[in-house]
Amino acid sequence: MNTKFLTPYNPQETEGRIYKLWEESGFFNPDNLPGERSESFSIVLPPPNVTGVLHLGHAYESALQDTIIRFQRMRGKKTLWTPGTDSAAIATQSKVEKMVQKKEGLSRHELGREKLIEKIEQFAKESEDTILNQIKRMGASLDWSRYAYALDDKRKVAVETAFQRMFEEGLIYRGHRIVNWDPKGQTTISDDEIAHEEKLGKFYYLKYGPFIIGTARPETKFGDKYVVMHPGDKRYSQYKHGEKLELEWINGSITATVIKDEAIDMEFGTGVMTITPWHDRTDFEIAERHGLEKEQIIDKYGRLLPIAGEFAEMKIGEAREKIIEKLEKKGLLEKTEENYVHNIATAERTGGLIEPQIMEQWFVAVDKEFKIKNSRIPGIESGSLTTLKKIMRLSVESGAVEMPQEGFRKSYFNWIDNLHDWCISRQIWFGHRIPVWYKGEEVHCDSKKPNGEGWVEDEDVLDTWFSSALWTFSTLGWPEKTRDLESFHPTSLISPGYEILPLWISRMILMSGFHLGQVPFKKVMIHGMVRDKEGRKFSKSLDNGVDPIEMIEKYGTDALRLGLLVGTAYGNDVKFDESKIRGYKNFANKLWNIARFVLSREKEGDIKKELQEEFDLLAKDLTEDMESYRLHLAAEKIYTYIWHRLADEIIEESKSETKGEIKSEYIASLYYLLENSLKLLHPFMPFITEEIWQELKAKMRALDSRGLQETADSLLVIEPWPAK
RNA sequence: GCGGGAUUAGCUCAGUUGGUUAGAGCGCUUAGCUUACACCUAAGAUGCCGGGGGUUCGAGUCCCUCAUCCCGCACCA
Repeated sequence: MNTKFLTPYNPQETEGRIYKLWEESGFFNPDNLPGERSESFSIVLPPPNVTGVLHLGHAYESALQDTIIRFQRMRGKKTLWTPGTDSAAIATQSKVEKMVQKKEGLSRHELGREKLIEKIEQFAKESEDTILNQIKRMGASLDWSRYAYALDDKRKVAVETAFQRMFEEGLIYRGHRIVNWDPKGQTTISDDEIAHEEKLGKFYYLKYGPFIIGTARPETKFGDKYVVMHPGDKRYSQYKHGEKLELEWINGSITATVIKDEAIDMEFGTGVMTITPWHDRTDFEIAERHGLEKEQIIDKYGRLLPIAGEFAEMKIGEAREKIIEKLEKKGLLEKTEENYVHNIATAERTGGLIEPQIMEQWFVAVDKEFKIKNSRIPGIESGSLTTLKKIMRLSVESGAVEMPQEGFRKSYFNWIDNLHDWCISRQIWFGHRIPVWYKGEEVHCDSKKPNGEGWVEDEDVLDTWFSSALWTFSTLGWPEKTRDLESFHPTSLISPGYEILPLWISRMILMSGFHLGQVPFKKVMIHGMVRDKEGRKFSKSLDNGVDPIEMIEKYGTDALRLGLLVGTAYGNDVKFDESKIRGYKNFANKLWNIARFVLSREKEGDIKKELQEEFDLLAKDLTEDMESYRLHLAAEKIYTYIWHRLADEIIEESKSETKGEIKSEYIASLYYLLENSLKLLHPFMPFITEEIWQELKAKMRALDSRGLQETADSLLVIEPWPAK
């Protein structure tokens, strides 16, 4: 027996070597898998941000998916797990911009587009290596030969093709719409990139002619020449829609027009409001309904425009108090409510205060009808009229995309129903450039500059989720008709965290539905988030971060994986507990010692039937759990079996009265149970099981040379699963 | 406001379709270096399964209700 069994299991010595063995085998690539594999099973890894560092969330996610993919590989499926990274445009650019500002004291405009992009790419490249190596250390059996990066050449072709086809279909349009403008990042962001924070502020009641209006934002009120109330509000029935009133306002006398609209909540405040269509979505919609004028009050940097008169050029924060002072002097301030709780919208990435603005942007029309060419989505026939929203709804409703977690399915529909057109242009530089060219009034959509003089390229880049939405098929070679696409799309499973259900999952369904007439995945299994022991998110400000690599070095990858998986039902949050990881490290050592005990004897005799039957029952039960994604139960069952049945009972019974001997009738059984337990445990603890397996095989070979036992050397990775 | 989830042992959590004495890890108590393993072994303590009501032969599991907590989404001027 190998002398390494004389010391406790050493993951540090083992894991790198075993991972290399796997990589060299090529078995992570489905093309190299042995045997007849008619059925495919594929997953795409939710691509982590290139600039990120592995955190426990990634560790948990990769442990889950790796366990599933290893199980399916052993079950004889043609398994593909595709790795990739995302550029996360806004997050990455703002990070590098900060670094440049700090180091060189230059803003992005001073540095220039090309140089900034160069720096970002350099930075991205460096962090890419870090995160990929960290993912490998988790034991992830990803097919690295199919690695994709959101901004690489193949993905660029996919993005441009997708844009062009949707443009030609009229589903991508350019228009003036109210968008979420981030004055700090100098870009628009999507609704999903906004974080709402509760803040205490003041709420003012102002005299607006005969009315009292409430506002938390007096600085937007300069342009307010419409006063709106509910048509059914009896208090104001004397005022008619369209009626004009002369009244005194901030900078003198104005003419106000009465508008009646049902969007007004009669219960709120006085039931009367003035509107600022340029800087508020609800107001914008009211203005659109009645064909009202819209005026810009605040510029792109959060400063007041000349319309504000004496307040022009001021930042909104400082203007607010001054405007109130003036109103008070003029006797227009009715009262001030202190401690008013209002929700402030901030940009998740930059922390900037969102200022809605009307801007010309590119949008994906989600409610516009178009004729779908080929559809394999149940309920949508090829050649019929449909909308992107219908694709999103029917894909899930029909069960073509299974979302077995009831709660998440409901919130998916809830989200779809409230969906607006998706703004896809971003005023930053890092990302896929919008493939559109302008010449005067002419607009041309193509990746290449059109012939002729005077064409100017669109300055903006696409929302990072536009390229992410193509991920399931852009990683398989689309728009080319590849064999991969044929074999592995729709993918079998997607397993992201719940925070990107709307951002990513629904948009993949949209894109795949439009471009392929197909769903992007057959099943969605949302997993929970890893939190600290108190249930809080990991964050820099709380300084409660746990570095998975540190855990790996302390306890080994196998222990970390099991510690994250056991006791966590799919979809529930994981509260991270280091003592649990330590417990599974002890388990790894236990298994190590079982192997040591068994391997110290030569295999002989027959397998005990009742032990075999008992094990087969366990294997069957565990397989059902695996197939139903009850990984936490499967993991716990094999754990309990190995420790409390195999070690505590069967091995104890097998000990002979003679010191250091095993009853001969047990030996074959112990070999059988060890071998097959290793198989059942392998998806969860790949390293130690493979390591012991290799020893087992080496011993067999030794026997083989004496002509006593036939066997083949192989990797546990591709061993057949011990149950039907 | 709309929607989702949680409440089980001191702590962190399991408990799939309702079915015999409710489980795991860590922690705790006691005894043991027993020749695979002290990263261990053996024995043990600890639970009106949030409160109340209901369905059922039978409920931690299904229904209603109350309470507390958490999380999404939307938003009020």
